[in-house]
Amino acid sequence: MPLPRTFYEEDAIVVAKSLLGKLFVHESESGVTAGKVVETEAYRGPEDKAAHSFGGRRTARNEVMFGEKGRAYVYFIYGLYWCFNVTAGNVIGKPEAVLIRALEPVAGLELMVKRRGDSSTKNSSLTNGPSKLCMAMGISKSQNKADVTIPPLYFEKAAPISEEDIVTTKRIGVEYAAEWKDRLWRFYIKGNKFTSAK
DNA sequence: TGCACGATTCTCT
DNA sequence: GAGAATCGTGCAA
Repeated sequence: MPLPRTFYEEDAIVVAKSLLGKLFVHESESGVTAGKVVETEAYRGPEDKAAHSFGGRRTARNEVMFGEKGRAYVYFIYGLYWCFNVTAGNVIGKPEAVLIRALEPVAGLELMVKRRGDSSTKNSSLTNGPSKLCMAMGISKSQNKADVTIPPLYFEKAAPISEEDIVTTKRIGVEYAAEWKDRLWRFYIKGNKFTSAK
């Protein structure tokens, strides 16, 4: 059972923590891939300078964050990579999102390796980064705005991770965000080998 | 119309 | 630990 839309209609920080341990599934034409969510980050616009929606800035790219919760926000970065987010928030029209930073591969390993490219792709480095997991899961612009409460792209229900197994820390790659860079809005599962390196 | 830059990753050193 | 790859996007002009 995919998680219902109400799951995403909470504060982005709550959703980010709740998503840990859930199964992220993509039923693509070339096969099914799935991974357990082991690392997330919350982005809370418009007050969060690290978010694309800072200041309530609404553009063609981030428009999906202003709409329904539980939709995919996929964006292109550095001219090479994709990052996958889920829109969230307890206020309709408030642009918040949760960035999925790392997965633990569960299904479709062979396909993941194939998508990531043949060379030096070990299990532990297959999906331990926001752009790596997009490659492994076959996510790109065509998945932008997809409804993640229904197949083919969705989060599967799973038992919640206990509070003591969740590590809370600073976000990554947002050094430019002044006072917001130190916000403890990154969450990962304690001791999991598949979280991103940094 | 032009231009600077990024919620990253990989490859050296 | 540093630097390159690489281009869509956002904003100034």
